[in-house]
Formats: sequence, C-alpha cells, structure tokens
Amino acid sequence: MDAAFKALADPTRRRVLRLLNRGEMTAGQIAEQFQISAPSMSHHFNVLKQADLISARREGQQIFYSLNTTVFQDVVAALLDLFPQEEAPSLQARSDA
Amino acid sequence: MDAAFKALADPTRRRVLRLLNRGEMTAGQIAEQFQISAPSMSHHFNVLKQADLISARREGQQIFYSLNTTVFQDVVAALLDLFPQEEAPSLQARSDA
DNA sequence: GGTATAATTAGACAAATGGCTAATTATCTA
DNA sequence: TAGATAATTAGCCATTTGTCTAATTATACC
Repeated sequence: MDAAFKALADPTRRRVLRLLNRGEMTAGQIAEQFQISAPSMSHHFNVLKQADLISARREGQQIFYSLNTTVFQDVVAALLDLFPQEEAPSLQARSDA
Repeated sequence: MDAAFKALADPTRRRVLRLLNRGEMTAGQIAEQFQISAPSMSHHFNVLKQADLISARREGQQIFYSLNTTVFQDVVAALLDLFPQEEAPSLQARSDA
C-alpha cells in the first residue's frame, strides 16, 4: 500500500496509468508519448509493477503493460479511510472496496 | 493536485490525516503520537497545508489543524480518473466530485 | 550465425525528501 | 518585563528519487 501511494506521487507515472486506462499498451507505445528516455520509462514501469498497479506480459520482442484494477480498489479504500465518511456521503464505497 | 499526491506519498502524513479524521487537533497533540521531533512534524504539517489537505487555526499558543475535505474529493476524483470506470461500478462518484 | 529491434539492467549524478539540532516567533502568566 | 510554553523557521546532512548514457538481454529475421 505504501508502495502504491509512492508510485502515484509521480506525475509521469499517473499519466502512464491514465494511458493504460484505455487498454494494454507496449512499453514502446507508452514511451513514445513522453519526452523521456526509454530506460527512465522502464524505471517508471518497474515502480508501478512493484506497487502492483500494473502487470507485464511479453509477446515476442514486446512487453505489454496493463492495469491491475484490484489494487486500485485497495488504494481508493485506503484513501477513503483517511477522510471522514460523513463528509463524503456520495462516495460511501467502503463496503465494496 | 500534484502536491496532494506527493503529500499522500509519506506514511507519516497519511497517519496525520487519519488522526485528523476524528476532528481537529493541536500540533502538539498530533506530534505526541509520533517518535519524530517537533520541527520534523511541523515540516509535515506544512507539506499537507501546501497541498491544501489541511487547514490551520491559531488559538492562543496552540495551532489547531483540521482536514480540508473538499480537496480530498478532488483527489479521489483524480484517482478514479486513472482507472477504468467499468471496473469499479460501485465507485462511480465522478459526477459528485 | 549475424544483424536489427524492443526493452531492460547497470551505474552515475543532480535534485528532492525527511530527519535532526539550534534559533526564532508568538502567546500566556506571574 | 521576565520567564515558560507551543510551534515554527533556518540550516545541515543522509537517503531516496528521477534522469541520463552505456551495456546487456531477448526475440525476430535474413
């Protein structure tokens, strides 16, 4: 959980997650959206993977990344836990997460 | 928004938010829950304040901190935006946040 | 086998982060 | 005014973070 919050702290990584929102993408497809070297992107993928926010799958030379939505649920639950529930009546998703 | 995610990356700060969940507390009351020097705690309060996650109010010698729940709504909304909505049917709070 | 391509790992380095002690500010009370 | 208390700001230091280039691994194709 700690790793997930740390992973979300970086804007580049949040943008990666937003891209993967629409479906899986290869490392190269993701990287070409950024002005950052491939090794640096690879590092970001690793941080997201360590936090269990994304999964990797190799197909030939390429590696496809995709979101791990289950862990996302946990993060939202943890975030909700930080704030009073009565102040967020329309977001009372604790029982689901 | 970037500041809020960065602020949430630190476990000490998340614990501060959890404490404030139950209502406002003075800097001293919060600090005595931690094994960290007062200046370091003050630094954390500052980060949370810069991120607009908490507010400060002076009363005599003491400073009372409390949560800013509106900004919290924004953070949850931003978080939801990172992940596919159809995977989180019970958390579709976008229209509210 | 040899070469090209996709992506990673290794290692270096500047900037940011989180901790500390010492000093300062603000307020209260005798 | 002087002294005590609550909290902050200032400044220092070790660790972590995000970036890079160079080298390596894995696969594909000729």
